[in-house]
Amino acid sequence: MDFRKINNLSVACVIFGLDADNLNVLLNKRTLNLFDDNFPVIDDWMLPGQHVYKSSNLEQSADSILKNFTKEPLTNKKQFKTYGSNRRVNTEKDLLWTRSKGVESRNLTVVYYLALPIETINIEEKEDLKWFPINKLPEIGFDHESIITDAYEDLKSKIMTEPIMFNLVPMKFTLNELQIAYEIALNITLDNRNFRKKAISKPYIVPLEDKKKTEMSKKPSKLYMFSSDIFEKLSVKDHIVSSIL
Amino acid sequence: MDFRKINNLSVACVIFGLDADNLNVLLNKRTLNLFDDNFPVIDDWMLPGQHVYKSSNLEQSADSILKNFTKEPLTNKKQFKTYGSNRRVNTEKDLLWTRSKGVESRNLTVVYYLALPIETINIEEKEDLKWFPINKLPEIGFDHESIITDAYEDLKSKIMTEPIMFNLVPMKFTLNELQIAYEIALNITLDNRNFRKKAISKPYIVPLEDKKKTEMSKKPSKLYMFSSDIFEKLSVKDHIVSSIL
DNA sequence: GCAAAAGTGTTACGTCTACACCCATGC
DNA sequence: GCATGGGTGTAGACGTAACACTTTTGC
Repeated sequence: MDFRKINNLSVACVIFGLDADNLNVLLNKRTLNLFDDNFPVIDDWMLPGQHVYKSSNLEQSADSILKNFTKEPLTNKKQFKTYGSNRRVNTEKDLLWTRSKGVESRNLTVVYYLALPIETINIEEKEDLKWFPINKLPEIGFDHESIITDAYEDLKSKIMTEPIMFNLVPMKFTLNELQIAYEIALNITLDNRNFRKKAISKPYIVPLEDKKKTEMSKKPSKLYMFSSDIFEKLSVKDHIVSSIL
Repeated sequence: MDFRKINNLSVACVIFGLDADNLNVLLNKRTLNLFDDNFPVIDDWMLPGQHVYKSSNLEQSADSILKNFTKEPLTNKKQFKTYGSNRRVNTEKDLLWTRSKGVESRNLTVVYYLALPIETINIEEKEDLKWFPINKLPEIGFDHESIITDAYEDLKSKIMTEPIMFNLVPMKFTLNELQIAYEIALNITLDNRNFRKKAISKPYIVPLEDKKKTEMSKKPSKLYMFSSDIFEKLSVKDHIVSSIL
């Protein structure tokens, strides 16, 4: 293995995490102390990312970012865009940072994103690693805020055409959990009865045998899971229901 | 301007051109003569592309590829994926070629694609620059054949959710031309009456005043154009008619 | 007047929307 | 027995699919 970095090439991940109220993004703290440890020159947030090693490819780099946070196997990451403007790094802070890290300021970033339910994935928040609701982001360095915006738009449009909602929900889910996931992720409201009818009619949303999930003081609800096998077997016609024309 | 190349970074374009019978891809010849000019060691095809200059960004590089072929302003190119596996260049031919060009074999290629009607765009075919029907591709070097396949899949799925069909058709088009464009690009057949009804019902497909297009010995047909202004003003709900759920 | 492509309507069927109440459970 | 969230059906509007003949033109 050749662990020298390719100096002008990095990979970053937009990690979307759904909780009961919000769609969140996982961010790393970016701090730089120059003169006084109590007054950092830079103190904001950025996407988790790293430079690519000479002997690894893009997917491997993205995977290793994710492995820093959790031991769970994280899957279904999507490469969505590469940022390579020659003006990407242009604020004083950004230039300071790249100089202090010894990387080139003309830097290509290949961005992946990933969507998952916060509750089932074990990511430990720390001082320098936190979830932020997508509509309450903190101050963010580089062009990462617009990357997040782009990725969110892409996520929303993929939700309409690909079965990625099932990544945002635990493997076994109730129909109401699925509905709420749609509502939060797309920022819409849905009619419960119509939603259930539509979901139940999909062959790839399979009811689980007599298993129910009990909480306190209410009717236990039926669990379902998504079958990608069944989904894949359907024709394209069943997937894409209507075209833009 | 700094015209030194970034040695590990290239941009390539999949240029889709629609004619009366086929969806085509524009390819460049790849030849290398080592011993005998009449028997090239490499003699196959590749995507038009080039390395990125230190002072230009990705979009500019993609534009300059296109400017090699035509003076028409080409628009609506989309960045769709970046290829950066460390095993991308691994056949003997590919290694020969990169060595002969003095570029690194660990190379990142940012791929754009573009869809346009062949008839209205002025690209002159030469010995080393030709259109090939997407289902009759010649021998292709590097991983460019799978790039073309990926791009075509992406194009087809975007046709369902974005108004890019209107790029594949002249600015003023008849409904039958539009229908045939859909049929060729998606490799489907459509019912003419239903297609017309649906198209006419879209506010962004606007009939042009009394203008008709005459050819020989047949009824002249009405022309339409696509209004992106009207399209943009519609709500997202009008665009995406149905979700995967 | 004929060849060639443009253009047009109706019916049956399925899907989507809107909407309000009963059910099962744990305390 | 009550609070909490789970679960259900129907009617009208809308969109889609299937299908064959008439119109306009240039020669």
